[in-house]
Amino acid sequence: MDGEWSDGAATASSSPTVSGAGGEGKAVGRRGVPAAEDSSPGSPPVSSPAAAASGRRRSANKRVVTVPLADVSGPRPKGVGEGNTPTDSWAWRKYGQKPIKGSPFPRAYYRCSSNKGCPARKQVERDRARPDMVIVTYSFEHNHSDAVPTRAQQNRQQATKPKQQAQPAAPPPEPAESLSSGGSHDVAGGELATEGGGAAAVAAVEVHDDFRWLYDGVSVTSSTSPSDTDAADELLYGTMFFGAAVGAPPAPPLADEFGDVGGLFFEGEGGGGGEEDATFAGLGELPECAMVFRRHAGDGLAMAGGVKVEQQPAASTAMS
DNA sequence: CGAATTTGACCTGCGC
DNA sequence: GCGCAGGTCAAATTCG
Repeated sequence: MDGEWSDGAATASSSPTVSGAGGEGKAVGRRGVPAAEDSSPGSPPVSSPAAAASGRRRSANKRVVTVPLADVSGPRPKGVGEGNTPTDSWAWRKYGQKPIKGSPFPRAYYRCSSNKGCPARKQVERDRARPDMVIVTYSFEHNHSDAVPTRAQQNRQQATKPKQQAQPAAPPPEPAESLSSGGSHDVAGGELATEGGGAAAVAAVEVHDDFRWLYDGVSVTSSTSPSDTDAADELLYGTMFFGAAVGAPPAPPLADEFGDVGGLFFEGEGGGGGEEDATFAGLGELPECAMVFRRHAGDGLAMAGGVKVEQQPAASTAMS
């Protein structure tokens, strides 16, 4: 499966790309029913390897999101959600990591831990072509409408990024609540507007952790000082708002806004602080946007925040 | 104490 | 039919 990623990567080079389904070169196996497949992450049954195996393999609905990782870099305190990769408001639990052929970077597999039985899965891989880009593949949708971070998660997040919360610009200390109250993001509800600046911000911040392993794989320049992270956070928040504020402000065409920003970012990828903003925005938003778009657009193609959302009719059709 | 993360092994699926 | 690669599960360990 080099081609598939390559393809995505190539596209991503210029801008974050979100492709729906089709991420896998091999393609969808027989499994098209996520719900059934997942015997639920937390569920006990399914112990038999065979059974489990029978249920695994490529999923039908896949959304590939390519985001710049450049800004994500930063000092990550130990214990931080190394595996926790909630690029979105959901809680993700890492259940595996594997080296990919042809790619110097490993791929991490995450499952939604916000809700037991949630089939939502996510794969995070660093773009071999562009180390500064991260490819996030989302599979299946969440069963729950809202993100329900576990206590541990909240704790982790707080502990991990205490500064971010302390930041004046930092948004709400309680992302989860914000989400709920804002009702924003509820991708499941179909309203993703993402308003939740807080949620978005959180997501962005989390992204850092998420990519921690990615950085690790490569020689990460942990030279980034804490302050850097803070700055990044601020940027993130700003961007997040900007991108996520779809419902709050005048709400301009999301695509437009993002497109503009995205272009800036990517164009100035080697530049200075500006790019950071963009990058962060993309990181935090992409994933969510992808999901949202997918829902909103249904099966069409959408572009958000400089992120291209490409949906391939593949799986859904095939499976049925 | 509980939850999450990490690593290894196994199985399935696809391609040749 | 065989081999390769990817994907998932399970157990152990560590951190909050």
